[in-house]
Amino acid sequence: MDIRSLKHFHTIATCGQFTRAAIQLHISQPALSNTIKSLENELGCTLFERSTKSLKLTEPGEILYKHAGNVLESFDKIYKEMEDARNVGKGKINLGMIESYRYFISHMIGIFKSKNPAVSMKVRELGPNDIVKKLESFDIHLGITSIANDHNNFKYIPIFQENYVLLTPPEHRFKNLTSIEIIDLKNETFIHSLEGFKIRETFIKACEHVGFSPSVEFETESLETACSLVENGLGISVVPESFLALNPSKRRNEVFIKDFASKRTVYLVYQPERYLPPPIQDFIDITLQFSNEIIVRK
Amino acid sequence: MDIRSLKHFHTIATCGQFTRAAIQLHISQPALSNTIKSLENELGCTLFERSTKSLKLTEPGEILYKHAGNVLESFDKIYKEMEDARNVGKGKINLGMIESYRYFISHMIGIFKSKNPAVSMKVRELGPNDIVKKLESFDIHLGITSIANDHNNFKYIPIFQENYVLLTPPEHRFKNLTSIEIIDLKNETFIHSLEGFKIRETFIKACEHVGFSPSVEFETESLETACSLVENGLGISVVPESFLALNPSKRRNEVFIKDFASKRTVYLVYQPERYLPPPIQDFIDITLQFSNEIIVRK
DNA sequence: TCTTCTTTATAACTTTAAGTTATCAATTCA
DNA sequence: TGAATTGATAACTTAAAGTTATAAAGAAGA
Repeated sequence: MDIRSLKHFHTIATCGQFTRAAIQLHISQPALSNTIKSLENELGCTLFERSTKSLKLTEPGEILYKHAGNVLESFDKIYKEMEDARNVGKGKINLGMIESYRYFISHMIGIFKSKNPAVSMKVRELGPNDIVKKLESFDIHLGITSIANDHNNFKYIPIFQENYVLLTPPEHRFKNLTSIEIIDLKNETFIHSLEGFKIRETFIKACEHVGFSPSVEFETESLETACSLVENGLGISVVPESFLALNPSKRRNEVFIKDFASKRTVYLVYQPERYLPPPIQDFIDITLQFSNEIIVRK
Repeated sequence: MDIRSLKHFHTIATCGQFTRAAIQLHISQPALSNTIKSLENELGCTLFERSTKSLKLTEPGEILYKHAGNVLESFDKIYKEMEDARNVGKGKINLGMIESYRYFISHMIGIFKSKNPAVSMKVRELGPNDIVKKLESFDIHLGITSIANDHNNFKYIPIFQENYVLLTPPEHRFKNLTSIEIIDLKNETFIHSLEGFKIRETFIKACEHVGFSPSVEFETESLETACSLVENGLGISVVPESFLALNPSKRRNEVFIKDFASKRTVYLVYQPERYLPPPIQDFIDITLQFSNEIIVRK
């Protein structure tokens, strides 16, 4: 049993076929037959129930499949960490962030870059779920997100907090108001983005607390889409304040909700168990400092 | 990079020498030189700072070493789980327990054996720390211990609880008493066994609570030794009740401590993530049932 | 039912790489 | 300085991973 055989085994189990797995692995089909034969020999049990027209994992096969997946993942991670270790000095940071933070983050990145001009950064714009996945698979070193999840071993550092405001179409009945109360929103149609699923829950609870259940008619991927739906008069939405500064437009109104105090927190997130080369440590340190400044300002 | 090269690399790093590692791996020294050379080539970095008289891991080497250890451990576990998977039906259970539970456990094993006559059991007597280690390395399927540790992902099932009694030498001033209070123990010399480190802490706290700090003069490995030290008049000790039933002797006195209500709980412990074949599941089920019975009786 | 297609297994062969022995170069230490 | 120890290099052997060609078995369509 070695990684090669586990890789072969895993690919067959995933494909559900020797022939297709062979193509995927860029080897011949008999080579695969051999690998599995000797693997079964070594382990003393059959791994696949196989016939010419169907392929199924046996009980021991299922167990091995689970392990094989984990070990192969570990191997991928080793390669990624070794790449970081090799590049110490050269420096390269992979960062994934929710797109709506571009404006704020560029400031932080600016500070970092002025201190570490030799370090190259690859900034990807990802959804909150992708950030978690890509951190787990070591594809990104750092993430910037507003959703802090307790279930994994990630470390979250709060960077800043901001308020939410209500966004309405230009000709809405709130157009001459600067602030309203939640109860005024009864009978309105709501648009929410998946990006802010946390605020959605909080908001719905706040509505229920004052005695009504808001009708959420649209759910979109990004804040941008939510915003443009509002501009087209399809409903109203609750969005973070900073987003509006980033995307100025005269085709909508902003109204402050007096009795809705919930804030969104933006976090820097990373895996503390992973080896993080000096420039990344530096980025984290700068973020921590930034975080303190912001918190003092608040 | 494959397991073979990781194994070679890991052995060299552990031995601190190519030559010795080669002997340990039962291969020639040039073969090792080759492995490391090609590994360094593949990863694009030096793994060892090497000269004829000293060998040291580089920074990337240190990182790889950590990972290699984990991956090699995973592989060992795969073999062990696959052995269980292969032997489904034949049945074999490795159990590790603290020796002082022999008496109780033999009852439970008896019930299990009468329901599963074909299953062979290997029962090892281990210290509490070894039980944790051997569960982690998949060397035993089940453990029986009185120390429940939150730090790992083990599952603990309480089997039974019992009281502690005070053990004194035959000619001790308590010899005609059946019960005393903690405060009466001021100025006594104590003997404790490592096996019961939990009770030791609880007991010391109880003493401090009534206003004195007990002097622990002896610490031994096993309850047996603690007991024999008491019999030889070197001090007094607090031991679980069941232990005395197991080891009758006239060379000591047993006294109940009225205001010390702490009990010891004995647990069945296992790793729920690990694949556990049907007979082991059965053993766990029987234990759970046993556990309920005991708890009802209390 | 026979033919065709698909899928895995077997056989014979090639090539790669892991391991071997012999030897060298460098360093420590008596 | 010379013996001893340690890792690197060179040349060779061998085991195994992969190749192509082909067989066997089951499913599907005419």
